[in-house]
Amino acid sequence: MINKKKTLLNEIKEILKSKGIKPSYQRIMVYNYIKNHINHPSVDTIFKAISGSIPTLSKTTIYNILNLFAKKGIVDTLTIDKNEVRYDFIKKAHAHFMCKICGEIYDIHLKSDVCLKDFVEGHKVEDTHVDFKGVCKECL
Amino acid sequence: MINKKKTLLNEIKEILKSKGIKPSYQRIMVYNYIKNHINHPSVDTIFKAISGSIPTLSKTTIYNILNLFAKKGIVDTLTIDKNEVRYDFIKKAHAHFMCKICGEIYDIHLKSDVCLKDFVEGHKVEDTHVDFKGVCKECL
DNA sequence: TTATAATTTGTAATCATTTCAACTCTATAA
DNA sequence: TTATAGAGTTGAAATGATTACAAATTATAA
Repeated sequence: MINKKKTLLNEIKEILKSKGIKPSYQRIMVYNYIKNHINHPSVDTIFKAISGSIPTLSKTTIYNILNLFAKKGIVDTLTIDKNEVRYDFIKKAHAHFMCKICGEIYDIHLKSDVCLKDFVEGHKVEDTHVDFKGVCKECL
Repeated sequence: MINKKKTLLNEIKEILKSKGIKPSYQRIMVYNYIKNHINHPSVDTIFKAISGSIPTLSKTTIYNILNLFAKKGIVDTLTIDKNEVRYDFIKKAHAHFMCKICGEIYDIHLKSDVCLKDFVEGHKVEDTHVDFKGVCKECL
């Protein structure tokens, strides 16, 4: 069990190094959290979740790390919620659905030509976001 | 000229009434502005633009009016820019492109099945946003 | 006209995010 | 081993968009 965890952390260490990121303990913990929590956490959510394991943790550190990860292409920055930025571990292109009632954000696996465009009307596309809002199936 | 302007304002007055909105002078001016400025203005932009004609205007009033217009389906609330909300006069469904360099937001006229969905994976869709980010043709 | 409700206004509060300077940690060189 | 430099972290303070709220103004109805 202990060995398993050690292996996991070493794996993350290697991934971060391969992306040109020095693998500090805080960065490894944030990476591990967002990799395993696909519910589009906010900075505050991540902070509360891992500050138990790192008593001295500062929220500024979470901001720093996520801004770094976004720049390095590890996380996607979702602006679907106007109150706070949400982060999404980048796997492959997918859309999002946000419930107006409960605020939950769901992944939507949709195949569409929209996500494949390199240029639209002369502008060079780097990121594509497809956001749906409405009432989720739980709240219906 | 004066008559023409008067006619325009009366037209807007009728539109607002038909949507169940009492047509105050401030509301008419905001409506007139967003109808004619398709560059996705922020609250601050709208405020600066029309405060010349209404010396006593408060920025809170712009917030109130835009929140009301959004609720009544007159404007679309764009969260593509994480720094501030942008507003878009609702005509017909279209996508947006935001330039990472200059911050400009362009309308993208794209025909896609994505915009026509009433339900996705069991969730009831009320709004659909397709947002592209990258480098615009001016900055390329 | 007077009373009542709706709207606007300005100030203050809220809250996510950024700035910044001090502190800590780690790695490397002497 | 110790000193030093650089990177990373921390917490307090600043920023800035948005909202809350209560007072002032305007419109509406009796």
